Amino acid sequence: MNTKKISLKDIAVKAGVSTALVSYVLNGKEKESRVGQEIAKKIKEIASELNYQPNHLAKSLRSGKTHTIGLVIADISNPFFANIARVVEDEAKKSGYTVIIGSSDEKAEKAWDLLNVLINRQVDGFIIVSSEHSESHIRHLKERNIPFVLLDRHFPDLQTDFVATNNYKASYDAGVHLVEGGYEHIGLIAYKSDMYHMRERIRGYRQALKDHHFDLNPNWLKEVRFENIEKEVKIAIDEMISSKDKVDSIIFATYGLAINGLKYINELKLKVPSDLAIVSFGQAEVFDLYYCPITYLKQPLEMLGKTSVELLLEKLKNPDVGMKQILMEAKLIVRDSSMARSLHKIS
Amino acid sequence: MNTKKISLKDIAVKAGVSTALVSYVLNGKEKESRVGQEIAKKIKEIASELNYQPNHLAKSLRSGKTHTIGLVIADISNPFFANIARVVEDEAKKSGYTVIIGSSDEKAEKAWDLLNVLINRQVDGFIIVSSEHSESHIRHLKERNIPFVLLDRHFPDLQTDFVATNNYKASYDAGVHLVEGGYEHIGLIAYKSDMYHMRERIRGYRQALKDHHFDLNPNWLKEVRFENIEKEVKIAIDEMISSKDKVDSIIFATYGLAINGLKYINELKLKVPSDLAIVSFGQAEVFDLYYCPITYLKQPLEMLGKTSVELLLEKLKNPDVGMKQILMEAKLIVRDSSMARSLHKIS
DNA sequence: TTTTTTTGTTTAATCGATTAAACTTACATT
DNA sequence: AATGTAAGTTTAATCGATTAAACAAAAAAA
Repeated sequence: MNTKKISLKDIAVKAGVSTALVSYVLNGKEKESRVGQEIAKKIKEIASELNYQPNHLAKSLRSGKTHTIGLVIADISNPFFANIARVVEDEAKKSGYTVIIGSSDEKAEKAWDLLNVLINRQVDGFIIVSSEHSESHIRHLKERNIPFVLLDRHFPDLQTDFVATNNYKASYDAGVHLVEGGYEHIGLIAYKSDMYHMRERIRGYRQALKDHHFDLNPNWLKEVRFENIEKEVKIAIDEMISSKDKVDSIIFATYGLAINGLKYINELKLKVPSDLAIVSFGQAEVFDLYYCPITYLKQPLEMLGKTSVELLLEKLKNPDVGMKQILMEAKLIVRDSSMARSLHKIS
Repeated sequence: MNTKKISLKDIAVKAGVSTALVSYVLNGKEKESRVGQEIAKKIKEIASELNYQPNHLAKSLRSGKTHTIGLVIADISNPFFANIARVVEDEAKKSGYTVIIGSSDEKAEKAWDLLNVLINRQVDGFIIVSSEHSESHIRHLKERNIPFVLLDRHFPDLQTDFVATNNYKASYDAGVHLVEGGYEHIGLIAYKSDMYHMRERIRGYRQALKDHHFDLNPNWLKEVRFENIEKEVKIAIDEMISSKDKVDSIIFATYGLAINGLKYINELKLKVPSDLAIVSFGQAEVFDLYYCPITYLKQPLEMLGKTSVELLLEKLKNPDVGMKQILMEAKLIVRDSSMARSLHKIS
């Protein structure tokens, strides 16, 4: 079983020339390097006959470019990130880039470890969905001149390239939508986090209520910890529906919060939307299949992924290109879960 | 901004020794190579002072090992594969391996391209969820002595390592469960495919009916094409419920089929389980959140992923280790969607 | 004192590909 | 005939790390 890989040298020997010629020919530099016609032809023939495949490691070591990009996300088993990852993979492949994906579990330390592993593997650049408390790490990348683009989340105090959703606007839209549907006690369940994207979602919600002259009942805004999501979502909902000013609708600030929330709402046998209207961030099959299809904010996943790759590749090609900061709009997909109150069936 | 990477040579120069010594010390070979005590200490200090990070490319080129494994799956945005990918990533990381994931979209040609890209990038081995018509490619890998483990799907005619679910048994269990629940017209919607795992799911279903002396009504077994899943699932369901021997229950052979099927069942306003009982392969949040929680076959994702990594790494360490073929059992998680007929509420 | 052994360190080849520079011929120009 | 130019090819350094082999100096054995 001939298992040895074919190298440039093997071809060179077989053709009776030096490896230099082979390299020139196989890289299409026959013209500039004035390689003889017949010899070029011969080399090509031998190469395809032996099914030569260049060794990327050697190429990369020499060139300093691996044509690999690192994608750091929170968790590949979360559909939001899985979808993004797929888009990034496809888009990168179009330009001959390979993607290495790593999950950080929203932990700054894990993310940092990941970045370092990937840096040692000489990835050319990063697309990063950053975690809380990782601002200093991002700053560090910047100082080291390692090319990266932040995706979905960014740090307002840090001048970096990024591609993200306009979370303020999205959340504002959700709030206004519920107000216009006649809901008056609108709650928001978000993560307890200093991350800008989360603060923006909260800010949008607040502004929507303010603009419609609603009081900001502090009991309607719940922030739960990622690490203890299951329990704390339950507590949040319990508190929201048990006070005298109980909510008639809830906005979930992420897909994960919605899943947990809906499970509990099912347990409580609350009916959507008559007992509780729902709007959620994220998109997923669950929202279609729920007995009462869920109104959600559809983020422009394809565009987010695609654009982040484009930005990064542009930066890799020309490191001095200006900084780009791109905000995209989410789209509110209205379904029955936030049906206008006037349309509720009287039970 | 000093952006240059630190190399062995930089340390050597600073310490006033050759690169060989530095290499020995930093690889813990000071003893075997009898490096002087003080010089060893000095080298270590300088290395950590300069925050030296070895260049993996160079290491790999020299050693012929990249500590990278390629994971070829159908689609990372499918939760089944996303979950597997996560397990594989974590398990590989424990042993210092990095995973490169690629999606084949169930297309043999895409999978083949992927394999070749990854081979050129010198991955040490593969974990592969193979596609239809890719048997020849797998055979080719085998002939080239490229280490791999098949995951979730395998080819009975091909002697290879694999880790998979006992699909026959899983499907059989699902069938028996419905029979015992008093269902008499049990349908199966599967993919039209020659893949062994799919044939096994069909065989299990058939055997379950046979063993309980049911006729195999050909109208109850539908095979739909992956490329046209949405339409053909609808047609399949239409046909199954419109004949005079209409089905009272359906087994979906994959998660994707179930999603499409349930959407249509909702459209038709059929009630689960009174109009139609449901059992599905796969696991996902949807099944919990559906108004009538769905009975499903829970595949041992963690074990599948973990074991496939273990097998592969074992093979990488010792290429002459014997072939391993591992079948794991799926577990039927019973929920309301397949409630015994005797318990249905009379409407 | 001479020889052998031990200890400590350097040299140089290697992995596979790239590429500037050097080197041969052959051909053209004066 | 002498010189210049173009065409075609090879040499050798390089990327960064590893490691067998060579080497030198000091210590031990004869």
